[in-house]
Amino acid sequence: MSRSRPISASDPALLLDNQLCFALYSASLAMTKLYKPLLESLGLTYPQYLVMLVLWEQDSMTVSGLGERLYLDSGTLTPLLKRMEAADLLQRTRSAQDERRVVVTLTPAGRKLKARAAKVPACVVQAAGCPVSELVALTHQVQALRDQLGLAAPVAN
Amino acid sequence: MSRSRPISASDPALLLDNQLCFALYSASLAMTKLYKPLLESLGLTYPQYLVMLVLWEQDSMTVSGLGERLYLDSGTLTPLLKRMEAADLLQRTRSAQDERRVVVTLTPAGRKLKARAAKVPACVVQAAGCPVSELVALTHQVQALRDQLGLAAPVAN
DNA sequence: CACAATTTAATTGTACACAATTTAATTGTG
DNA sequence: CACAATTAAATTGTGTACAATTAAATTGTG
Repeated sequence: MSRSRPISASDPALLLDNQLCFALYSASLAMTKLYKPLLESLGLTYPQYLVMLVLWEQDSMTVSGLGERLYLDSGTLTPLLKRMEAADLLQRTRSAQDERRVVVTLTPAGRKLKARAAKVPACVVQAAGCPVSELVALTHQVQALRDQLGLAAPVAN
Repeated sequence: MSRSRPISASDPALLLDNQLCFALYSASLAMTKLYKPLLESLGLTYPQYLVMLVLWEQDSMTVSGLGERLYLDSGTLTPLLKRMEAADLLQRTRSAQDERRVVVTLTPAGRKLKARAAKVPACVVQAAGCPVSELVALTHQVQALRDQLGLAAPVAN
């Protein structure tokens, strides 16, 4: 009958450990910390790694295309992509058909990096220390929640 | 037999939508966007709201105490707490017993804010659009993952 | 008691996130 | 075709995150 935390007269709905938002927030930060040393050897930050995942799937995307996939806007992506361009991972070119659009394309170095990145996911699975089937199921649940929340608070863009 | 996404020759382990990390990352950002208008009326940002949740549970915590609870370090908390102090939500005082420690205490205005914040959780549950029991279960799963990841990548502090 | 090791916050510098605005290009309508 | 409305990126400004370092106080050991 012992408790690990001091008893509180607080409204249960306001207890930090009852917040799904905080569970997601802190788990996401923990993920970022886990990835950091793995990505450091690839010369990538965690959000940059996400951009690379998108481009390895489908090269030559517009900034807004990347934004839709990653749920990020140009205010976040523009400086991030400029840093990645400076690091010779990708190229940013204005589209000839529509001068408003900027097309992002992998450089040879950026494409080549995929082979080294292939070792990353296994490290993460190992750190999670549970069956892959559970991780897959959890991924689907969190994705479903994200999509549902997206309906309530639609992206501005 | 139709597919919503173009077929890719990509390693499945590197597909964006197979990444638990991205599910958590994007769900956490979606949560922040959901909270934003709810917290705006309280004069709080999302991380500031988390600090308030901790202090409403247990007032007068040190900076490192808050950091352990929220998995944040002084580099993040110090400027955040200074802004909250400027907004008259809390007070920062050096401990007399140990001059290294800074004790964070709610102001009357900070304590009073709890009543208005009490309406927030229900809005979030509604936006999630699923039974509370499911949200509770998901919260536990994500917390367990976070704790497991924390073992692999321990906090520096 | 001296003083090296440790602990606690704060500081510095880099990199996101995002709202709001701006700039430039394109589209839709009369 | 003119031109208002829309769209796409970039820019500006604020607020996190966090590694690395610094500064100050305390603790542990001889």
